[in-house]
Amino acid sequence: MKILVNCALPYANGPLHLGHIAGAYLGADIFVRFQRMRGNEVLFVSGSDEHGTPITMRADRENTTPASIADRYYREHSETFRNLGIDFSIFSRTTTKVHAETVREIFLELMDGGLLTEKTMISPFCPGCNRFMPDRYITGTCPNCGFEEAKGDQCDECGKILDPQDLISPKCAVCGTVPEFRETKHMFLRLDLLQDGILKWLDTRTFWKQNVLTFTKNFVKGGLKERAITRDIEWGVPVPLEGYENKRIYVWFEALIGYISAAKIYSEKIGDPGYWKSFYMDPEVRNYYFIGKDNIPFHSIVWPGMIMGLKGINLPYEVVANEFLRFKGKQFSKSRGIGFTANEMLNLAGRDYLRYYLSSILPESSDADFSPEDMAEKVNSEYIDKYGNFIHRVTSFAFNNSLKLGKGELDGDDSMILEYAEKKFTQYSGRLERAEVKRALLEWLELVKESNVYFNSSKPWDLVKTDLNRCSSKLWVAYKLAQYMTVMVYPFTPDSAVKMLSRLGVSREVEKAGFDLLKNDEFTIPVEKPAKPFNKMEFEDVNPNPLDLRVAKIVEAKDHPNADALYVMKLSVGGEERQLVAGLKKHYSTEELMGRKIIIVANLKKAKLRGEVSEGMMLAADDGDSVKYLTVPDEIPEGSKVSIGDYGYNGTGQIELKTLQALGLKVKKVDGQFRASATLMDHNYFLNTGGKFVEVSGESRDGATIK
RNA sequence: GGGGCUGUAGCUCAGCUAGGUAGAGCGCCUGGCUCAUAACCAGGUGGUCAUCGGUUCAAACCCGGUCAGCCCCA
Repeated sequence: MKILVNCALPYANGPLHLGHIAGAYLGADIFVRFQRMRGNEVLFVSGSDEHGTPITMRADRENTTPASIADRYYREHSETFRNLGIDFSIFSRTTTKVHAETVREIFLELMDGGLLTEKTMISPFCPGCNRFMPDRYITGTCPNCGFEEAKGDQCDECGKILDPQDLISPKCAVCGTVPEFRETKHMFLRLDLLQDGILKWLDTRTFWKQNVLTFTKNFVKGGLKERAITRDIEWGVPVPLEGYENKRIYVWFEALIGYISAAKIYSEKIGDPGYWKSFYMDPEVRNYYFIGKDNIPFHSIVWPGMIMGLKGINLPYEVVANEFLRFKGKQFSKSRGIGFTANEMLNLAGRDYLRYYLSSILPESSDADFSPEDMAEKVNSEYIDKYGNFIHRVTSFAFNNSLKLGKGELDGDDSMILEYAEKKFTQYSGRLERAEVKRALLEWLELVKESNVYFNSSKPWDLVKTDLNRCSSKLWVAYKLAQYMTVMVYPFTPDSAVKMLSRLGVSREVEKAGFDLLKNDEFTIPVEKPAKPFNKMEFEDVNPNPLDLRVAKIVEAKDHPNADALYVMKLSVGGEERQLVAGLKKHYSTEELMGRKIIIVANLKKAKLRGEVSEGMMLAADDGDSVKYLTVPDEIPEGSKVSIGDYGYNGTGQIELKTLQALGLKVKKVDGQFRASATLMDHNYFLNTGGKFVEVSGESRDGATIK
């Protein structure tokens, strides 16, 4: 049987974090490995989504080209997937020739079918740059809240959705010129015409998971509107129409086609150019889309709508979307420094441990929470103690007693546990068939637990003295159970499963044999004393933040009796009072400092500066010309703890000045704000408290040092 | 303004889309075993299932209100 699995095209504009992995990729990979184990022929497709405005903006900001940004993340994502063992048939990209061609064909076919229409709209045009500008490139004053740096699509201050024309005194974010509003023609997809067909089709998707179905139906019932599929930009797939030479296809329309173009490229690579058709066009082939929940409408509405306008392409069989994975209750976010990227976590945890833990908490029915401590606990107590130890105790016992393993005669307990294993395998298969990865793993875990019970009550350590045949038989059953659990866990933790299988002396390869391997009855006992199969996880060192940063309020500031540049200040830090010496005399008057909220390093070793004790250090940005203290919004109470990204203070003792310096505290300019950042584990994170960033109390410079 | 999700033992969650006397894992306590990585096994401690009201012989589960947290859309 053939099975097609499409997996969301990650946007090539930033690293993949664990939320992405748990949202779509890991579940898809496990599902695919399971299907391959069953002997099915699977085409597993993904690729990077490389067009669109955010990539252009990032390129502008970093003074490079969109292509090089896309390139960087295409490579990084490919490597991340390789490191995670996410085993795509092909991981392509949307900047290939084949893709542009496929998009062109589909565009024209939809147009022939009357599903595209041309309309005129008004867009901001910058005379300075001599081009139409994406909405986000226009800034101005928000008509709603008066924020002066609102973007053309949305005000970041009050959250209101805007049209660039709404902005008061708009200007181009690139050159500062006042934009004109000009008429421009664009092509639109007539989703309105497709609405009824989509609803009808959705009614046949009764077996979809609740979360996807409910969301989709509500969305469609809200009414579908025609949607622009071209834009006035340069970075993107060309539009195959006269008069559209300076326009490109809108990324949302074109990226979806990336599945098919990727499959085409794969087909060419294996020397069978029509291969993809046998997956996308054969109505007998089940086709799945594994995506994150933010992507649902595109895959359950827009893409099916497009497919309805095409000849021969199958509608999705199922759209599988997980909820979000959070990190300690908060949304993973690279820019806000919350949570780990996949690569960071891989450095700390190892591929299979990470895969195991993510599988066990996969947000299949509701949001789930990732925490390193929980990961260590689950991996240690379930995967290593229960499963790993079972392998270890069985193989060690066989080795220690030089047993010859043979099926022999089975007693009631033996048959019962083997039947149980078969039953668990059936339930596990049923779960995975419906892409219920977390549930499948639970079935597996029950088998592991029951196997330990069996081994305990069999007491082979007694039998070895009284009845060697029976003992060998029991061990054979135990080996058989170990084989069940190992083969079953293969889709989840492939590397470890392969290793464990060789410990059992099973010579056939699991990838080739698939679930047929469960029928194997031949085991070989180890020739050397088995070493422990897994090392437990330790998570003591995972928090790299040695800074006890606190918000403090200046309650008194006066001249240092014995130094020209120093002030001696009294601070209130959450009820506690501290004295601190700071070299601010050249930059601030005592009046300017009184009552201010500042940030201090509370666990810096006490020092005497010219005779006055300083308990900690106040943080300030120095751009070479001026020094500005760091602060937080006034609603943050004094005494509040400040985190670096998501890392709170790890609570270990006082630090030296050089420890502080090693963290490379610097100012970073983001969206016009000067924020404080620090470097942990080679990554930059923003200082924040209660979700608010620590900012410089005035103008500074990107890259200015903080001390 | 509209929509969705969540609120169950100290912690993480399952059960809730076939309503019938509260479940699992971890932690903790006790006991057992010794093949095994302070491992495994058994027993125990522990919850007025956010709150109020309704339907029902019976509700964590169905319906409505309230509170708290989160997300999406306009």
